[in-house]
Amino acid sequence: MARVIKSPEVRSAELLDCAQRLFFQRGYDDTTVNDIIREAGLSKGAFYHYFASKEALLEALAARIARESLTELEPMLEDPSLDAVGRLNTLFSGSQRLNVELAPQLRKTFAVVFRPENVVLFHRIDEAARELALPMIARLLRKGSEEGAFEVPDPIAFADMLLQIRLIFRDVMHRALRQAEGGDLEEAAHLLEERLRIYGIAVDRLLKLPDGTIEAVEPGFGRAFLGAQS
Amino acid sequence: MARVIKSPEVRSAELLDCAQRLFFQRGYDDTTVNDIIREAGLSKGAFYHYFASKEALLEALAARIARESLTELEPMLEDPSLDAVGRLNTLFSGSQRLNVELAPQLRKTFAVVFRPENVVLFHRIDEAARELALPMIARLLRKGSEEGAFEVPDPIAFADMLLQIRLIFRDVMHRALRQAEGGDLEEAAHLLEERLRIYGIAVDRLLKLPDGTIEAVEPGFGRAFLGAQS
DNA sequence: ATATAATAGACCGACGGTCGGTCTAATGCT
DNA sequence: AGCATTAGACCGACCGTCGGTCTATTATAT
Repeated sequence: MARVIKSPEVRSAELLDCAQRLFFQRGYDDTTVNDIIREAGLSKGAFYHYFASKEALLEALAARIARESLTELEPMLEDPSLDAVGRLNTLFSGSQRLNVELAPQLRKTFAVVFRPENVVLFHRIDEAARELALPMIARLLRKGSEEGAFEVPDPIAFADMLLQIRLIFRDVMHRALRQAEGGDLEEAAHLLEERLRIYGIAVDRLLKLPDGTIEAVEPGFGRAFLGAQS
Repeated sequence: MARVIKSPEVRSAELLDCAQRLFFQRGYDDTTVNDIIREAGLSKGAFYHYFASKEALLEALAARIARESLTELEPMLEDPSLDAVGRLNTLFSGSQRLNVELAPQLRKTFAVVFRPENVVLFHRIDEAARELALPMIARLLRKGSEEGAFEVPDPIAFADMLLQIRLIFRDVMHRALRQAEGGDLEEAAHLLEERLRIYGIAVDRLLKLPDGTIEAVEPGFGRAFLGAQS
Protein backbone atom coordinates (compact mmCIF):
# COMPACT_ATOMS: atom_id res chain seq x y z
CA MET A 1 0.00 0.00 0.00
CA ALA A 2 1.18 3.49 -0.75
CA ARG A 3 2.69 5.14 2.26
CA VAL A 4 0.91 8.33 3.20
CA ILE A 5 1.94 10.44 6.14
CA LYS A 6 -0.47 12.59 8.02
CA SER A 7 -0.45 14.42 11.30
CA PRO A 8 -1.48 12.33 14.29
CA GLU A 9 -4.52 14.51 14.92
CA VAL A 10 -5.83 14.01 11.41
CA ARG A 11 -5.09 10.30 11.44
CA SER A 12 -6.72 9.52 14.73
CA ALA A 13 -9.71 11.68 13.81
CA GLU A 14 -10.04 9.77 10.54
CA LEU A 15 -9.80 6.50 12.39
CA LEU A 16 -12.50 7.64 14.78
CA ASP A 17 -14.67 8.81 11.87
CA CYS A 18 -14.39 5.48 10.13
CA ALA A 19 -14.98 3.56 13.30
CA GLN A 20 -18.04 5.60 14.11
CA ARG A 21 -19.51 5.09 10.66
CA LEU A 22 -18.85 1.36 10.72
CA PHE A 23 -19.89 0.79 14.33
CA PHE A 24 -23.13 2.66 13.70
CA GLN A 25 -23.74 0.69 10.53
CA ARG A 26 -22.90 -2.84 11.60
CA GLY A 27 -22.28 -2.69 15.34
CA TYR A 28 -19.06 -3.10 17.28
CA ASP A 29 -18.58 -6.84 17.17
CA ASP A 30 -19.36 -7.11 13.48
CA THR A 31 -16.82 -4.47 12.59
CA THR A 32 -13.30 -5.83 12.41
CA VAL A 33 -10.10 -3.90 12.79
CA ASN A 34 -9.37 -4.91 9.22
CA ASP A 35 -12.62 -3.28 8.09
CA ILE A 36 -11.61 -0.08 9.79
CA ILE A 37 -8.11 0.10 8.38
CA ARG A 38 -9.36 -0.78 4.90
CA GLU A 39 -11.78 2.15 4.97
CA ALA A 40 -9.30 4.47 6.62
CA GLY A 41 -6.60 3.43 4.18
CA LEU A 42 -3.78 2.45 6.48
CA SER A 43 -2.11 -0.60 7.86
CA LYS A 44 -2.57 -2.77 10.90
CA GLY A 45 0.67 -1.47 12.31
CA ALA A 46 -0.41 2.11 11.93
CA PHE A 47 -3.71 1.39 13.61
CA TYR A 48 -2.02 -0.10 16.64
CA HIS A 49 0.36 2.81 16.66
CA TYR A 50 -2.63 5.02 17.48
CA PHE A 51 -4.79 2.78 19.60
CA ALA A 52 -3.68 0.13 22.02
CA SER A 53 -6.63 -2.09 21.15
CA LYS A 54 -9.97 -2.17 19.40
CA GLU A 55 -11.47 -1.61 22.81
CA ALA A 56 -9.36 1.51 23.34
CA LEU A 57 -10.65 2.85 20.04
CA LEU A 58 -14.21 2.34 21.25
CA GLU A 59 -13.49 4.24 24.42
CA ALA A 60 -11.94 7.13 22.58
CA LEU A 61 -14.91 7.19 20.24
CA ALA A 62 -17.39 7.12 23.11
CA ALA A 63 -15.58 10.00 24.76
CA ARG A 64 -15.66 12.03 21.57
CA ILE A 65 -19.33 11.41 20.96
CA ALA A 66 -20.20 12.25 24.56
CA ARG A 67 -18.18 15.45 24.41
CA GLU A 68 -19.79 16.56 21.17
CA SER A 69 -23.31 15.79 22.33
CA LEU A 70 -22.95 17.55 25.62
CA THR A 71 -21.42 20.60 24.03
CA GLU A 72 -24.67 21.00 22.14
CA LEU A 73 -26.85 20.55 25.19
CA GLU A 74 -24.82 22.41 27.79
CA PRO A 75 -25.93 25.95 26.84
CA MET A 76 -29.54 24.97 27.48
CA LEU A 77 -28.69 23.82 30.97
CA GLU A 78 -26.90 27.04 31.77
CA ASP A 79 -29.19 29.59 30.11
CA PRO A 80 -29.11 32.48 32.60
CA SER A 81 -32.39 33.95 31.35
CA LEU A 82 -34.32 30.95 32.63
CA ASP A 83 -35.15 29.45 35.98
CA ALA A 84 -34.44 25.82 36.77
CA VAL A 85 -37.75 24.49 35.46
CA GLY A 86 -37.34 26.53 32.32
CA ARG A 87 -33.91 25.10 31.75
CA LEU A 88 -35.13 21.57 32.09
CA ASN A 89 -37.94 22.24 29.66
CA THR A 90 -35.52 23.88 27.26
CA LEU A 91 -33.31 20.83 27.52
CA PHE A 92 -36.14 18.52 26.57
CA SER A 93 -37.52 20.64 23.76
CA GLY A 94 -34.03 21.37 22.49
CA SER A 95 -33.00 17.78 22.34
CA GLN A 96 -36.24 16.93 20.61
CA ARG A 97 -35.61 19.63 18.03
CA LEU A 98 -32.15 18.16 17.43
CA ASN A 99 -33.61 14.70 17.08
CA VAL A 100 -36.12 15.80 14.48
CA GLU A 101 -33.49 17.74 12.54
CA LEU A 102 -31.25 14.73 12.32
CA ALA A 103 -34.06 12.21 12.22
CA PRO A 104 -33.15 10.26 9.06
CA GLN A 105 -29.58 9.67 10.18
CA LEU A 106 -30.45 9.17 13.84
CA ARG A 107 -33.10 6.61 13.07
CA LYS A 108 -30.60 4.45 11.25
CA THR A 109 -28.06 4.80 14.02
CA PHE A 110 -30.58 4.10 16.78
CA ALA A 111 -31.84 1.04 14.96
CA VAL A 112 -28.36 -0.43 15.15
CA VAL A 113 -27.07 0.89 18.47
CA PHE A 114 -30.20 -0.02 20.40
CA ARG A 115 -30.14 -3.62 19.26
CA PRO A 116 -29.56 -5.99 22.16
CA GLU A 117 -26.40 -7.45 20.64
CA ASN A 118 -24.89 -3.96 20.60
CA VAL A 119 -25.18 -3.22 24.31
CA VAL A 120 -21.46 -2.78 24.61
CA LEU A 121 -21.40 0.00 22.06
CA PHE A 122 -24.44 1.63 23.59
CA HIS A 123 -23.21 1.29 27.11
CA ARG A 124 -19.78 2.75 26.47
CA ILE A 125 -21.25 5.83 24.87
CA ASP A 126 -23.83 6.22 27.59
CA GLU A 127 -21.24 5.83 30.30
CA ALA A 128 -19.07 8.55 28.80
CA ALA A 129 -22.03 10.86 28.31
CA ARG A 130 -23.26 10.22 31.80
CA GLU A 131 -19.96 11.08 33.37
CA LEU A 132 -20.03 14.46 31.68
CA ALA A 133 -23.72 15.09 32.25
CA LEU A 134 -23.92 14.09 35.89
CA PRO A 135 -22.25 17.17 37.38
CA MET A 136 -24.20 19.45 35.07
CA ILE A 137 -27.55 18.00 36.03
CA ALA A 138 -26.56 17.87 39.67
CA ARG A 139 -25.67 21.56 39.56
CA LEU A 140 -29.00 22.36 37.93
CA LEU A 141 -30.84 20.40 40.60
CA ARG A 142 -28.95 22.10 43.39
CA LYS A 143 -29.64 25.48 41.88
CA GLY A 144 -33.33 24.69 41.43
CA SER A 145 -33.44 23.42 44.97
CA GLU A 146 -31.90 26.58 46.35
CA GLU A 147 -34.30 28.67 44.30
CA GLY A 148 -37.12 26.70 45.86
CA ALA A 149 -38.30 25.32 42.53
CA PHE A 150 -37.50 21.69 43.33
CA GLU A 151 -37.19 19.71 46.46
CA VAL A 152 -34.17 17.50 46.04
CA PRO A 153 -32.47 15.98 49.08
CA ASP A 154 -29.32 14.83 47.25
CA PRO A 155 -28.64 16.50 43.90
CA ILE A 156 -26.00 14.02 42.80
CA ALA A 157 -28.04 10.96 43.66
CA PHE A 158 -31.11 12.46 42.02
CA ALA A 159 -29.17 13.46 38.92
CA ASP A 160 -27.93 9.92 38.78
CA MET A 161 -31.44 8.53 38.94
CA LEU A 162 -32.71 11.01 36.38
CA LEU A 163 -29.98 9.96 33.99
CA GLN A 164 -30.68 6.32 34.68
CA ILE A 165 -34.40 6.51 34.17
CA ARG A 166 -34.06 8.05 30.74
CA LEU A 167 -32.51 4.81 29.54
CA ILE A 168 -35.94 3.22 29.25
CA PHE A 169 -35.96 5.00 25.91
CA ARG A 170 -33.34 2.67 24.56
CA ASP A 171 -35.95 -0.05 24.55
CA VAL A 172 -38.95 2.17 23.88
CA MET A 173 -37.27 3.84 20.92
CA HIS A 174 -36.11 0.52 19.59
CA ARG A 175 -39.63 -0.86 19.69
CA ALA A 176 -41.08 2.29 18.18
CA LEU A 177 -38.60 2.20 15.33
CA ARG A 178 -39.36 -1.42 14.57
CA GLN A 179 -43.06 -0.77 14.67
CA ALA A 180 -42.77 2.28 12.44
CA GLU A 181 -40.66 0.33 10.01
CA GLY A 182 -43.34 -2.35 10.03
CA GLY A 183 -45.79 0.23 8.75
CA ASP A 184 -47.65 1.22 11.89
CA LEU A 185 -46.40 4.75 12.23
CA GLU A 186 -49.45 5.95 14.15
CA GLU A 187 -49.12 3.34 16.85
CA ALA A 188 -45.37 3.79 17.08
CA ALA A 189 -45.65 7.56 17.39
CA HIS A 190 -48.30 7.15 20.04
CA LEU A 191 -46.18 4.73 22.08
CA LEU A 192 -43.21 7.07 21.95
CA GLU A 193 -45.15 10.19 22.87
CA GLU A 194 -47.09 8.49 25.63
CA ARG A 195 -43.92 7.18 27.18
CA LEU A 196 -42.31 10.59 26.95
CA ARG A 197 -45.34 12.12 28.63
CA ILE A 198 -45.18 9.60 31.46
CA TYR A 199 -41.46 10.20 31.71
CA GLY A 200 -42.17 13.89 32.14
CA ILE A 201 -44.55 13.07 34.97
CA ALA A 202 -41.90 10.90 36.57
CA VAL A 203 -39.46 13.81 36.47
CA ASP A 204 -42.09 16.10 37.96
CA ARG A 205 -42.70 13.74 40.79
CA LEU A 206 -39.06 13.11 41.53
CA LEU A 207 -38.52 16.85 41.81
CA LYS A 208 -41.79 17.39 43.71
CA LEU A 209 -43.29 19.48 40.96
CA PRO A 210 -46.97 19.27 40.07
CA ASP A 211 -47.65 16.63 37.41
CA GLY A 212 -47.37 18.25 33.99
CA THR A 213 -44.84 20.93 34.88
CA ILE A 214 -42.07 19.36 32.88
CA GLU A 215 -42.92 19.08 29.22
CA ALA A 216 -40.94 16.13 28.00
CA VAL A 217 -42.89 15.85 24.73
CA GLU A 218 -43.77 18.39 22.14
CA PRO A 219 -47.06 17.43 20.52
CA GLY A 220 -46.41 15.67 17.23
CA PHE A 221 -42.84 14.74 18.09
CA GLY A 222 -43.44 11.05 17.54
CA ARG A 223 -44.66 11.48 13.98
CA ALA A 224 -42.09 14.17 13.27
CA PHE A 225 -39.21 11.96 14.31
CA LEU A 226 -40.41 8.58 13.13
CA GLY A 227 -41.94 9.84 9.90
CA ALA A 228 -39.35 12.40 8.80
CA GLN A 229 -38.35 11.80 5.21
CA SER A 230 -34.81 10.78 4.45
CA MET B 1 -11.95 -39.03 26.76
CA ALA B 2 -14.21 -41.64 28.27
CA ARG B 3 -17.62 -41.52 26.83
CA VAL B 4 -20.23 -40.73 29.44
CA ILE B 5 -23.90 -40.63 28.74
CA LYS B 6 -26.29 -38.60 30.76
CA SER B 7 -29.84 -37.45 30.36
CA PRO B 8 -30.23 -34.20 28.46
CA GLU B 9 -31.70 -32.43 31.47
CA VAL B 10 -28.75 -33.32 33.65
CA ARG B 11 -26.26 -32.44 30.96
CA SER B 12 -27.65 -29.06 30.11
CA ALA B 13 -28.07 -28.27 33.79
CA GLU B 14 -24.44 -29.19 34.38
CA LEU B 15 -23.38 -27.05 31.47
CA LEU B 16 -25.36 -24.15 32.87
CA ASP B 17 -23.87 -24.71 36.32
CA CYS B 18 -20.34 -24.64 34.97
CA ALA B 19 -21.02 -21.68 32.78
CA GLN B 20 -22.53 -19.77 35.68
CA ARG B 21 -19.60 -20.53 37.93
CA LEU B 22 -17.07 -19.54 35.29
CA PHE B 23 -18.91 -16.49 34.01
CA PHE B 24 -19.31 -15.24 37.56
CA GLN B 25 -15.64 -15.88 38.25
CA ARG B 26 -13.97 -14.52 35.13
CA GLY B 27 -16.69 -12.86 33.11
CA TYR B 28 -18.26 -13.90 29.83
CA ASP B 29 -15.59 -12.91 27.34
CA ASP B 30 -12.78 -14.37 29.39
CA THR B 31 -14.49 -17.71 29.66
CA THR B 32 -13.99 -19.84 26.57
CA VAL B 33 -16.16 -22.68 25.40
CA ASN B 34 -13.14 -24.90 25.95
CA ASP B 35 -12.99 -23.81 29.58
CA ILE B 36 -16.62 -24.75 30.02
CA ILE B 37 -16.41 -28.18 28.44
CA ARG B 38 -13.21 -28.94 30.31
CA GLU B 39 -14.92 -28.24 33.64
CA ALA B 40 -18.11 -29.94 32.63
CA GLY B 41 -16.15 -32.91 31.33
CA LEU B 42 -17.52 -33.28 27.84
CA SER B 43 -16.60 -32.58 24.28
CA LYS B 44 -17.09 -29.72 21.89
CA GLY B 45 -19.49 -31.80 19.89
CA ALA B 46 -21.63 -32.51 22.94
CA PHE B 47 -21.64 -28.87 23.89
CA TYR B 48 -22.89 -27.77 20.51
CA HIS B 49 -25.42 -30.54 20.62
CA TYR B 50 -27.07 -28.77 23.55
CA PHE B 51 -26.49 -25.12 22.71
CA ALA B 52 -26.40 -23.54 19.30
CA SER B 53 -23.73 -21.06 20.37
CA LYS B 54 -21.93 -19.61 23.35
CA GLU B 55 -24.40 -16.76 23.09
CA ALA B 56 -27.33 -19.17 23.29
CA LEU B 57 -25.83 -20.64 26.44
CA LEU B 58 -25.67 -17.18 27.95
CA GLU B 59 -29.31 -16.57 27.15
CA ALA B 60 -30.39 -19.85 28.66
CA LEU B 61 -28.34 -19.08 31.74
CA ALA B 62 -29.81 -15.61 32.04
CA ALA B 63 -33.30 -17.06 31.75
CA ARG B 64 -32.58 -19.63 34.45
CA ILE B 65 -31.11 -17.09 36.83
CA ALA B 66 -34.01 -14.72 36.26
CA ARG B 67 -36.54 -17.49 36.82
CA GLU B 68 -34.89 -18.64 40.03
CA SER B 69 -34.53 -15.15 41.44
CA LEU B 70 -38.07 -14.18 40.71
CA THR B 71 -39.45 -17.37 42.16
CA GLU B 72 -37.93 -16.28 45.44
CA LEU B 73 -39.30 -12.78 45.26
CA GLU B 74 -42.72 -13.44 43.79
CA PRO B 75 -44.44 -14.56 47.03
CA MET B 76 -43.59 -11.23 48.63
CA LEU B 77 -45.23 -9.37 45.76
CA GLU B 78 -48.40 -11.42 46.06
CA ASP B 79 -48.72 -11.75 49.83
CA PRO B 80 -52.49 -11.48 50.34
CA SER B 81 -52.15 -10.40 53.96
CA LEU B 82 -50.56 -7.11 52.96
CA ASP B 83 -51.61 -3.99 51.13
CA ALA B 84 -49.65 -2.65 48.19
CA VAL B 85 -47.28 -0.53 50.23
CA GLY B 86 -46.67 -3.42 52.59
CA ARG B 87 -45.83 -5.69 49.69
CA LEU B 88 -43.31 -3.24 48.30
CA ASN B 89 -41.69 -2.89 51.70
CA THR B 90 -41.63 -6.66 52.09
CA LEU B 91 -39.99 -6.93 48.72
CA PHE B 92 -37.23 -4.56 49.73
CA SER B 93 -36.63 -6.02 53.17
CA GLY B 94 -36.88 -9.54 51.79
CA SER B 95 -34.34 -8.99 49.07
CA GLN B 96 -32.04 -7.35 51.57
CA ARG B 97 -32.34 -10.32 53.88
CA LEU B 98 -31.45 -12.58 50.95
CA ASN B 99 -28.50 -10.41 50.09
CA VAL B 100 -27.13 -10.55 53.60
CA GLU B 101 -27.62 -14.29 53.84
CA LEU B 102 -25.69 -14.88 50.66
CA ALA B 103 -23.34 -11.95 51.16
CA PRO B 104 -19.96 -13.68 50.84
CA GLN B 105 -20.87 -15.37 47.58
CA LEU B 106 -22.86 -12.43 46.22
CA ARG B 107 -20.07 -9.98 46.86
CA LYS B 108 -17.69 -12.00 44.73
CA THR B 109 -20.23 -12.35 41.99
CA PHE B 110 -21.18 -8.68 42.01
CA ALA B 111 -17.55 -7.65 41.92
CA VAL B 112 -17.20 -9.47 38.62
CA VAL B 113 -20.60 -8.99 37.01
CA PHE B 114 -20.74 -5.27 37.71
CA ARG B 115 -17.39 -4.62 36.09
CA PRO B 116 -17.74 -2.44 33.01
CA GLU B 117 -16.20 -5.04 30.72
CA ASN B 118 -18.92 -7.47 31.73
CA VAL B 119 -21.89 -5.37 30.67
CA VAL B 120 -23.04 -8.03 28.29
CA LEU B 121 -23.33 -10.62 31.02
CA PHE B 122 -25.02 -8.18 33.35
CA HIS B 123 -27.35 -6.89 30.72
CA ARG B 124 -28.54 -10.30 29.55
CA ILE B 125 -29.43 -11.34 33.07
CA ASP B 126 -31.12 -8.05 33.80
CA GLU B 127 -33.10 -8.20 30.58
CA ALA B 128 -34.39 -11.66 31.39
CA ALA B 129 -35.24 -10.70 34.97
CA ARG B 130 -36.94 -7.57 33.83
CA GLU B 131 -39.15 -9.35 31.40
CA LEU B 132 -40.43 -11.57 34.16
CA ALA B 133 -40.65 -8.84 36.77
CA LEU B 134 -42.37 -6.20 34.66
CA PRO B 135 -45.85 -7.73 34.65
CA MET B 136 -45.61 -8.54 38.35
CA ILE B 137 -44.64 -5.03 39.33
CA ALA B 138 -47.20 -3.57 36.95
CA ARG B 139 -49.91 -5.69 38.54
CA LEU B 140 -48.85 -4.55 41.98
CA LEU B 141 -48.94 -0.93 40.89
CA ARG B 142 -52.36 -1.34 39.33
CA LYS B 143 -53.65 -3.01 42.44
CA GLY B 144 -52.20 -0.33 44.68
CA SER B 145 -53.63 2.30 42.41
CA GLU B 146 -57.09 0.78 42.59
CA GLU B 147 -56.81 0.52 46.35
CA GLY B 148 -56.00 4.19 46.42
CA ALA B 149 -52.56 3.64 47.91
CA PHE B 150 -50.62 4.90 44.90
CA GLU B 151 -51.35 7.29 42.11
CA VAL B 152 -49.97 5.72 38.97
CA PRO B 153 -51.23 6.85 35.58
CA ASP B 154 -49.69 3.97 33.61
CA PRO B 155 -48.72 0.90 35.63
CA ILE B 156 -46.63 -0.69 32.89
CA ALA B 157 -44.68 2.46 32.11
CA PHE B 158 -44.15 3.12 35.80
CA ALA B 159 -43.10 -0.43 36.49
CA ASP B 160 -40.65 -0.06 33.63
CA MET B 161 -39.19 3.10 35.15
CA LEU B 162 -39.02 1.56 38.61
CA LEU B 163 -37.10 -1.38 37.22
CA GLN B 164 -34.83 0.92 35.26
CA ILE B 165 -34.02 3.23 38.12
CA ARG B 166 -32.87 0.38 40.35
CA LEU B 167 -29.99 -0.17 37.94
CA ILE B 168 -28.10 2.73 39.48
CA PHE B 169 -27.10 0.12 42.03
CA ARG B 170 -24.94 -1.65 39.52
CA ASP B 171 -22.55 1.28 39.71
CA VAL B 172 -23.20 2.18 43.35
CA MET B 173 -22.68 -1.38 44.52
CA HIS B 174 -19.58 -1.70 42.40
CA ARG B 175 -18.11 1.40 43.95
CA ALA B 176 -19.09 0.37 47.46
CA LEU B 177 -17.53 -3.05 46.96
CA ARG B 178 -14.29 -1.57 45.75
CA GLN B 179 -14.19 0.89 48.59
CA ALA B 180 -14.92 -1.78 51.18
CA GLU B 181 -12.22 -3.95 49.70
CA GLY B 182 -9.88 -0.99 49.94
CA GLY B 183 -10.48 -0.98 53.69
CA ASP B 184 -12.98 1.81 54.09
CA LEU B 185 -15.95 -0.23 55.16
CA GLU B 186 -17.62 2.61 57.04
CA GLU B 187 -17.63 4.95 54.08
CA ALA B 188 -18.73 2.21 51.69
CA ALA B 189 -21.60 1.15 53.94
CA HIS B 190 -22.67 4.74 54.30
CA LEU B 191 -22.63 5.33 50.54
CA LEU B 192 -24.72 2.24 49.95
CA GLU B 193 -27.27 2.95 52.64
CA GLU B 194 -27.59 6.60 51.73
CA ARG B 195 -28.21 5.73 48.13
CA LEU B 196 -30.78 3.14 49.10
CA ARG B 197 -32.50 5.68 51.31
CA ILE B 198 -32.64 8.18 48.46
CA TYR B 199 -33.84 5.43 46.16
CA GLY B 200 -36.69 4.76 48.58
CA ILE B 201 -37.62 8.43 48.44
CA ALA B 202 -37.57 8.30 44.67
CA VAL B 203 -40.00 5.39 44.74
CA ASP B 204 -42.21 7.25 47.20
CA ARG B 205 -42.33 10.24 44.96
CA LEU B 206 -42.97 8.31 41.79
CA LEU B 207 -45.94 6.63 43.46
CA LYS B 208 -47.07 9.87 45.13
CA LEU B 209 -46.45 8.53 48.60
CA PRO B 210 -45.11 10.74 51.36
CA ASP B 211 -41.31 10.72 51.52
CA GLY B 212 -40.21 7.91 53.80
CA THR B 213 -43.16 5.57 53.24
CA ILE B 214 -41.12 3.02 51.35
CA GLU B 215 -38.31 1.63 53.43
CA ALA B 216 -35.68 0.64 50.94
CA VAL B 217 -32.95 0.24 53.57
CA GLU B 218 -32.89 -1.62 56.80
CA PRO B 219 -30.57 0.17 59.20
CA GLY B 220 -27.19 -1.50 59.23
CA PHE B 221 -27.68 -3.23 55.89
CA GLY B 222 -24.56 -1.69 54.41
CA ARG B 223 -22.27 -3.04 57.08
CA ALA B 224 -24.14 -6.33 57.24
CA PHE B 225 -23.72 -6.94 53.54
CA LEU B 226 -20.30 -5.48 52.93
CA GLY B 227 -18.78 -6.74 56.14
CA ALA B 228 -20.30 -10.23 56.40
CA GLN B 229 -17.60 -12.81 56.99
CA SER B 230 -16.94 -15.37 54.33
C1' DA C 1 -31.40 -54.58 12.96
C1' DT C 2 -31.71 -50.07 12.19
C1' DA C 3 -32.51 -45.46 13.09
C1' DT C 4 -31.63 -41.77 16.09
C1' DA C 5 -29.62 -39.26 19.80
C1' DA C 6 -25.39 -38.36 22.15
C1' DT C 7 -20.52 -37.87 22.26
C1' DA C 8 -15.76 -37.32 20.75
C1' DG C 9 -12.14 -34.47 19.10
C1' DA C 10 -9.60 -33.09 14.87
C1' DC C 11 -10.12 -29.36 12.26
C1' DC C 12 -11.25 -24.64 10.19
C1' DG C 13 -11.39 -19.70 9.27
C1' DA C 14 -11.58 -15.31 11.22
C1' DC C 15 -10.19 -12.32 14.40
C1' DG C 16 -7.40 -9.23 17.51
C1' DG C 17 -2.98 -8.35 18.25
C1' DT C 18 2.51 -8.50 17.61
C1' DC C 19 6.79 -7.76 15.60
C1' DG C 20 10.72 -6.67 12.86
C1' DG C 21 11.60 -3.55 9.89
C1' DT C 22 10.99 0.62 6.38
C1' DC C 23 10.37 5.26 5.15
C1' DT C 24 10.16 10.31 5.92
C1' DA C 25 10.80 14.60 7.79
C1' DA C 26 12.60 17.29 11.20
C1' DT C 27 16.70 18.27 14.00
C1' DG C 28 21.49 18.68 15.14
C1' DC C 29 26.17 19.07 13.65
C1' DT C 30 30.08 20.44 10.92
C1' DA D 1 24.48 24.31 2.85
C1' DG D 2 25.12 19.48 3.24
C1' DC D 3 25.28 15.37 5.80
C1' DA D 4 24.20 12.35 9.87
C1' DT D 5 21.02 11.18 13.27
C1' DT D 6 16.78 10.30 15.23
C1' DA D 7 11.74 10.08 16.30
C1' DG D 8 7.92 8.14 15.11
C1' DA D 9 4.48 7.21 11.36
C1' DC D 10 3.71 3.36 8.78
C1' DC D 11 3.80 -1.44 6.68
C1' DG D 12 2.10 -6.24 6.36
C1' DA D 13 3.46 -11.02 7.26
C1' DC D 14 2.70 -13.63 10.95
C1' DC D 15 0.83 -15.74 15.40
C1' DG D 16 -2.20 -17.63 18.95
C1' DT D 17 -6.83 -18.02 20.29
C1' DC D 18 -11.38 -18.65 19.90
C1' DG D 19 -16.07 -19.86 18.39
C1' DG D 20 -17.86 -22.98 15.60
C1' DT D 21 -18.10 -27.22 12.11
C1' DC D 22 -17.68 -31.81 10.59
C1' DT D 23 -17.13 -36.66 10.44
C1' DA D 24 -16.77 -40.68 12.91
C1' DT D 25 -18.21 -43.50 16.60
C1' DT D 26 -20.92 -45.27 20.38
C1' DA D 27 -25.12 -45.91 23.03
C1' DT D 28 -30.20 -46.34 23.18
C1' DA D 29 -34.81 -47.13 21.68
C1' DT D 30 -37.98 -49.38 18.74
